[in-house]
Amino acid sequence: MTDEKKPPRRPRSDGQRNRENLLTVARTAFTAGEVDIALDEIARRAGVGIGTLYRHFPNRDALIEAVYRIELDRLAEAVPALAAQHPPVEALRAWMRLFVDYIAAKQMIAPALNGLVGGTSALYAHSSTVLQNAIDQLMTTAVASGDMRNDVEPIDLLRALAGVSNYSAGPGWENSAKRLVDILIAGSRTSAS
Amino acid sequence: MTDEKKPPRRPRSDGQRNRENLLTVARTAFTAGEVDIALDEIARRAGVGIGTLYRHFPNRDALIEAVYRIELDRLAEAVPALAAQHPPVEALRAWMRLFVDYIAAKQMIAPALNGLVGGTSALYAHSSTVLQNAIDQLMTTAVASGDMRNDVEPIDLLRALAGVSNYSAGPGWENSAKRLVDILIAGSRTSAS
DNA sequence: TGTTAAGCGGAGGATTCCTCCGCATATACA
DNA sequence: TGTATATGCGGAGGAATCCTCCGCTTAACA
Repeated sequence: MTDEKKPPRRPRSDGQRNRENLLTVARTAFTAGEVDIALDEIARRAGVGIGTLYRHFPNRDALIEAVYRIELDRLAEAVPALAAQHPPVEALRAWMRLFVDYIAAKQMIAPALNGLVGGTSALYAHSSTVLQNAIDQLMTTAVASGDMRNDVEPIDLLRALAGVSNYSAGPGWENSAKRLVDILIAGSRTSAS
Repeated sequence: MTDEKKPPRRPRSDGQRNRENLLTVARTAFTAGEVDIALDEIARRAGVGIGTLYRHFPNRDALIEAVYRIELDRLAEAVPALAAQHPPVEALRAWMRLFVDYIAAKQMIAPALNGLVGGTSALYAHSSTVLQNAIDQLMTTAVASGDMRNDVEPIDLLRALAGVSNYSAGPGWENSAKRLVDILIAGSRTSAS
């Protein structure tokens, strides 16, 4: 009963192509600041029917999640390298800065951030878990090294960062977020800094 | 040309009553978790027509802002007492905790928080300014006393707190927010703590 | 009590989300 | 290559929501 049955047919090429188009159009639109773009409009720009969009992505959140999923996986993959190159606390700092950079570069939009770090929505479960594992790992190492307190919830740090980035209004928000990284790190250290 | 002309007629009593009803219904709904309640439904529960709702509050954000305005003013008014009773850093800490308490007690909803601390929307300008003045004042005092660094943007701290509170999902979010307050304070102190 | 401006209220236009299902075609196999 | 069929396409349209518009009602004032 595990995974028997027929060898499934290879996915249709037009289906994959349409999916790619939709993702590209959506990513472009989000990056351009068109956060509230109608899904019909995305379908139109991608040259597919609205039904096709909804088959691939059953609702708006699913599309958003898919747009950012690849980027977030990449963010998580950066952990080992950082851990190897820096002492624990600096690795954590570097990764948090990377998180801010990604938000800035990809114009990650508020619903995505909230889904990722607020996380009741099952849709964001994958990316949310990936992110949490990443920072948990870095934090655990830093705690073990004795540099960080052990009563800090890593996810709180992410939420705080997402908080500053939400509605990244003023031109200085990125610097603001970088400063916050330092504050959060400093505030999480053991007394024997 | 300043404010001459006729003595304006006293506002109609039914108008004020309707406005109050709408605010009460909206606040009750928000507190009960009905964040996405339709405006038509709010008007229905308040026993007024939809047109009446829209005359008093031209859009959803305006209604939300009005619901929380009074509470936020009260939050700002707490500053002098706190400043008188505590040393600078502790006054700041106490106020930040109060901020978290308010968010929890009033079930302050995400759009309100984002409007308040993200603040491009002109609608939230009043409350946003009130909040910023409050924390600016506390922070300035703490910096002057030599306990806090002077390169910390007070608004960043608020945003961080709002971030954890956004989508206050898990049952522990309030403790989480309280812990974050301590982290932020600790991270903002001068080296000579 | 009469005048009048302030306020009421709901029909309905506009927008967006999402579903449904008949039609088209890429894939697999002979 | 030809055929069978599952997979995918696409858009009409129902439902929900936002917001506007304007004729009717009524509270305030003299």
